[in-house]
Amino acid sequence: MAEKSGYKTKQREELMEYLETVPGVHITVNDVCDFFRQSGRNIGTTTVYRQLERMVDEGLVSKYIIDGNSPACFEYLGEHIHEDHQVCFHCKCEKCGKLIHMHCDELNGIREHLSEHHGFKLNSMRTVFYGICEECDSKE
Amino acid sequence: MAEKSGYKTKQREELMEYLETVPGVHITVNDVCDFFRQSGRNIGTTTVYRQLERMVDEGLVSKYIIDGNSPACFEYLGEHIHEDHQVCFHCKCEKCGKLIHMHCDELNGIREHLSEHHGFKLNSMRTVFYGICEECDSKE
DNA sequence: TTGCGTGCAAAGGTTTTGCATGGCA
DNA sequence: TGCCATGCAAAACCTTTGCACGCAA
Repeated sequence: MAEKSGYKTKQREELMEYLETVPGVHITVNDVCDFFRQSGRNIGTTTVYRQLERMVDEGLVSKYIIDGNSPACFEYLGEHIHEDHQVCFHCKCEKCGKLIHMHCDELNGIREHLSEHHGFKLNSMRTVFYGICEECDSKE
Repeated sequence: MAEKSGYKTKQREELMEYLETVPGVHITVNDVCDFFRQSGRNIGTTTVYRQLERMVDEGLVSKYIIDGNSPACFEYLGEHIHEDHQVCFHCKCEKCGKLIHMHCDELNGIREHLSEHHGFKLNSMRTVFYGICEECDSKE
């Protein structure tokens, strides 16, 4: 939402640099910390949590809860960052992890429906449809 | 989906009786334990977890993972037990954190739409609409 | 009698919070 | 200078597991 916010710190910059090398890839907070630990530099777990959460708010990163107990997955959106999220919905395959960006009028209808009939203002940037994609489904 | 399984214990029976009084309602494991604590009887947390999980397998109860941290929500399906498409949808307010669950035909339509036009099998157990609820929206 | 169910205590993990310190603007 | 960010340690939670005991079939 808030395209800009907060300070530009060394940690944030290094985190951004790293993220840009793994667009569209699932990473956990621990992955990030491990990466920095291995490359000598260090970023506190708390900071990673806070920066990633901030990037989710800024629309740079998506957050996924693949299952209740395991750690949350984050994904740098890369080239999809500036996609018009008023028209684009995200579907996440729970099996292969693929993220599908779909533009669809029918889906846009639900935004209106939610607003008119339920008084709910949908935030499509944050909303993710979980399920099984066509490919994975046909493999069964 | 195993329609039958295991023993019929006192705890399971009392749990079932309770569930039948709250069909279509969201409850957490803690809600259940509190209820029994308040009514004098007691059921161990572990048992509630295990029985509810079993009922999910049996198709009597739906489980929803709203977000990584908050506790899982369970819902006794009541008369909808044998219609596996009649599951409810969830909206979570990003401001006040309120969780709204809705049974809505129009929303159920999107499940079909996603399936037919996009080959995507929606998992309503984990899909949550994020946005701003009516109350919070009017406060601005 | 056999084996599943129960429930306590403890473990296992993830995420959040408190707080003093340090860095950005 | 003022305020935000950092990061450590500790807390807060939810959920699962180990294990001894009890109860269903």
